[in-house]
Amino acid sequence: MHDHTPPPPKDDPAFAKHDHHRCAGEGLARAEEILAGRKVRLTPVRRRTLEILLEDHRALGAYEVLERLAADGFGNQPPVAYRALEFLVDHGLAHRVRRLNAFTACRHSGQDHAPAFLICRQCNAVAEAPADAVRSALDTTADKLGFVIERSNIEALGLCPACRDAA
Amino acid sequence: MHDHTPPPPKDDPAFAKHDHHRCAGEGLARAEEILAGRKVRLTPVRRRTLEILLEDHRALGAYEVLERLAADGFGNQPPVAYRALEFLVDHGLAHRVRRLNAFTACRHSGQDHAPAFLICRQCNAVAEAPADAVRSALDTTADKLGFVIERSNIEALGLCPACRDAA
DNA sequence: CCTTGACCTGTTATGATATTACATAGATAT
DNA sequence: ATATCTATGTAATATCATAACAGGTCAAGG
Repeated sequence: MHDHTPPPPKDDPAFAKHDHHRCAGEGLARAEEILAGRKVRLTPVRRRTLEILLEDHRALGAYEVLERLAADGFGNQPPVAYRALEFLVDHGLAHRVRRLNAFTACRHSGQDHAPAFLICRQCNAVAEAPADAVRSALDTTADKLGFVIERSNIEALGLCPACRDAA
Repeated sequence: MHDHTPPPPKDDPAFAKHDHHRCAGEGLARAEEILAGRKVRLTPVRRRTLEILLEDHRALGAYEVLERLAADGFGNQPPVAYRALEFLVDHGLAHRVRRLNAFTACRHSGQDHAPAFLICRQCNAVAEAPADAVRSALDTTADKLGFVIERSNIEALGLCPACRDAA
């Protein structure tokens, strides 16, 4: 792509300041909770992958994640990252942001979630907005056509509050 | 990817039968109308690219479009296709379906449009659903966070009526 | 007319993203 | 303990996308 190592966004979860260490820790705890019920394992690679995503309030490309995994002694071939990321996405612990070809930790796991991503074209911040209303409008639309939605991706590009003010 | 030459979907614009020849012709006419106002040209490559997208009620990859363009005597290097496609997208004559890394002709050009794509995971049909309601819900959501939306991508994966019935 | 500049097209080369296929190792269940 | 299922590692390759530059077309103004 072209914007490969963007500056880390100032703030982000909904573009407001927050206690980051706490929100990362909670993410992991919630993940274990969620997976406990299902017959799947949060293996070391998977766990570490989630940690990596949680450490950063931005969307990371698969190869970026891979580098970090390799640095930690895991394999250094693409499937290592893609598989772990796919696992996390399948279990609702992470989301794929298609516009950026990137992945981000889910900030509302556990809750029934239909996320919408708000991507700032200026600072690259990515906010996961609660999108229940959006999703339900989408369901209604699909319903009229007899289409059954299984998964959805809702993404918007624009300006976050900080960048809009700066402009 | 993995599903590179899918069988053409049975029906599609909203998954219902329709007079295709007519809908393709209208697409072109509408394009010329729209561009007339702006100071841009619908050059041969661009026009042919739009035709190619209109011919098919599915999303085509850039390389797929490129092959057809090359067969018609245009250049056969990726930028040829990407540039024409980007032009069409910028002017609202086509849309990019990110989930499929593909492009599709806009079926509602001219109208103020915020499309939502319903993608059948079985037969690969892609319907462009009117999503004004969805878009307005999204605007409301973004507004609460002070985020200004400039472009949006709304895509859903699931089963179209035909495939659901077949299952 | 004929030059200038904007824009379009073509091509080479390369970069970035993602998957297939297969081999090995670890966990689970009987 | 052994069969089985799942997960990991690696090599090779497929797929998608862009940068950079050269040459061509066309309309506007001198």
